[in-house]
Amino acid sequence: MTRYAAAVTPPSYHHGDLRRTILAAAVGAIAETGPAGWSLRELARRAGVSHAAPAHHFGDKTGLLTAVAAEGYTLFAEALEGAGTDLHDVGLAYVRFAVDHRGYFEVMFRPDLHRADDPELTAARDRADGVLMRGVRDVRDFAPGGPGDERTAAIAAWSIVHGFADLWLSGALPADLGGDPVAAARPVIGLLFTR
Amino acid sequence: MTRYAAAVTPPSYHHGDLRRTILAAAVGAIAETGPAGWSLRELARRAGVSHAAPAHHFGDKTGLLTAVAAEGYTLFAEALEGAGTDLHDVGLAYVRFAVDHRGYFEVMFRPDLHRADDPELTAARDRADGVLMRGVRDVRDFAPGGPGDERTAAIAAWSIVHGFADLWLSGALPADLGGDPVAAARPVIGLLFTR
DNA sequence: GGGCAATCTTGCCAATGACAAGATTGTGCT
DNA sequence: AGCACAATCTTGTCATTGGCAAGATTGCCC
Repeated sequence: MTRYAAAVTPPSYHHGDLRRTILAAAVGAIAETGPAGWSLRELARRAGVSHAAPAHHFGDKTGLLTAVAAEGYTLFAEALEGAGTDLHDVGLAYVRFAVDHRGYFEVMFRPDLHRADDPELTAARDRADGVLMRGVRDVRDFAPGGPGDERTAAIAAWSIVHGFADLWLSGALPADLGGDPVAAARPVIGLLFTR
Repeated sequence: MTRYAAAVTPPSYHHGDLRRTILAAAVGAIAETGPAGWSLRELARRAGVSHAAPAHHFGDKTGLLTAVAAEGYTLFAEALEGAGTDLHDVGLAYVRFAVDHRGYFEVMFRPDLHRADDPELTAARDRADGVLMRGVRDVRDFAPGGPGDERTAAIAAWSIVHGFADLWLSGALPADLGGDPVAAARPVIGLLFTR
């Protein structure tokens, strides 16, 4: 006969969409205060359920973060695929995703936070990796010396966009770059391509 | 009349070098299990002191991480300065530092873990930033269009080495790159310079 | 409509970070 | 030498947390 605190929907024993609610709350919390700035119990309170409810869907905290990373890689692959075939555009989409979906991005590249061998996660990650590598292969300018240079070029492109995104998110870049990270990244990434 | 567990030195009420001991233990723990894979009490136990002893030197956990970041930026500036004036070498020193001093590096670029406005920290960070920017200015190839392009080039160089280091540390890069990250980074970074 | 699995709850425990108050020791001043 | 005082470290305590166990409630399928 206990009542629930949040109650957008009428109170019932079964939440209905707890897994998604907790997942979304986690992503939001990570984006705001980092991967360590919240607690499982806090998310449960915010969702209007008991402190042990999330455990049924995710096991433990690492399980929740694994689910965040897996969904993150799926959205990531979709975002990169949607950017077209031009590597420059894919790179900008990379930066855009990191900034717009910070809550996912901050977990995806941190194997100490999630279970990196999770099947669902590895599948989504392999898909995203495939988009990245395919994008590079489509640019011939990058392979002057054979297949070995092709991978070097892929890693260079990956590094520069990943580095820019990470530096932007950490606030390390100069403030006068403006408020639009994608616009700021454009000439930076361009430096890798123009010769 | 209590005795101490660790006791490399004969037990005494005053540890003698607790601040340094805890700091070093924290850096080691972060390198091994990440910024969240340990506890203040665990470090205190390992140092052979009571659970509240570290608080006197660092205040709270954030204070300890702030000290780690500050010392990290100091070592970082020294490492970059020691690499000479060639931007390529500075970039490799950047990667080398990230890998060799992972415990520092993982905290330095994570403002949600430390107090980014700490005076000692900002001073050390400004010094490291100065080395980076100075290194870029010394390379004229990067400024074909005026002072604006110079900063773009600096950010590009910074992004590619930072991105490579972060991807390497996260284990995201292909395994067949070999075990030496600096050697693997050399041709990647080189792609930014050769035209 | 009855069994059954999924979902969620309450209750509990050890560990943690933070704080308060007290004990011990080194240091400087007279 | 002796004494006040500050620095350092300890014990004790508390709220919060993650995780586990056991039980309650509900939806679903035969």
